[in-house]
Amino acid sequence: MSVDLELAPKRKRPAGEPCCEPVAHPDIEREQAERMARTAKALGDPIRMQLVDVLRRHAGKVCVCELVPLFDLSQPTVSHHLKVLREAGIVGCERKGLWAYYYVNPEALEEVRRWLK
Amino acid sequence: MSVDLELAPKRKRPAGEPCCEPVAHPDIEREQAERMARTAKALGDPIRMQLVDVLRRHAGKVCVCELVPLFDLSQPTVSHHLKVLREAGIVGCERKGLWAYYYVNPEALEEVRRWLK
DNA sequence: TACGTATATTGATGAGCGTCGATCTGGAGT
DNA sequence: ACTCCAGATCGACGCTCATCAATATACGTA
Repeated sequence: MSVDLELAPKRKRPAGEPCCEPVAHPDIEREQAERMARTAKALGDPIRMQLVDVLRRHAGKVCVCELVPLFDLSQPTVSHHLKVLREAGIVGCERKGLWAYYYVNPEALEEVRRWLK
Repeated sequence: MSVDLELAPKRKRPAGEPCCEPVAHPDIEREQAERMARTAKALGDPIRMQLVDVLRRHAGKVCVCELVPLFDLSQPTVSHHLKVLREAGIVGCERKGLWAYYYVNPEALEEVRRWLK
């Protein structure tokens, strides 16, 4: 667990030139990387990708009872995926009586969108 | 496993109106969703996000020996993350002597970028 | 009050992931 | 030949994930 600072191994490079010029940023935006990775991870499942896609196409808010039959999955599983998207801030929901209406939070995708240039 | 088509339960909606108008596309581009989800999943880890970010900033090709010290991780772990990115088609690599140079495959991110509008 | 209905939550199970130390591969220097 | 080094692969570990059936919650209707 301890590191030898003395007796450093002298780094003999095999050839004359170094392998490459040093990389620009030694350690870059870890926070931003974590935020964007969280978003990407939530989108990293085909079901969730399709859920977001449906919600984006459908400008308004969509009821869960319309979403469930689109997939060959149990209702609890769809509910679980919606929860993952909710916790990633990608979608929001609004309950009205018995029903729950979901919608996309466009700002949640903005950062990744911009990063992708 | 079998479904009753007779004796359908009559779907008494609690109120007069249905919960919402039917969703536009009954089942949309599953293939595209799977492709994009695979890309998003590969980006869904902060380390891999930073790796891609470094490679994108650095226009040329970057040697692994420059990448490893950027993270507080063992060399095998970094190598593993690079492999995940490689298998997702997000980065490519080119060996030259002892060293391996990695670079970003911009087309791999294109589809997701366009989908994010 | 009691019942049905739309979603959410729970608990279990099997598969997958991130990480490490150890080992393997193969090019370069002596 | 032998050694050193960069990088990849392997095997094992704990942890997380996707899924389901069963149950809970909470609202509407009679």
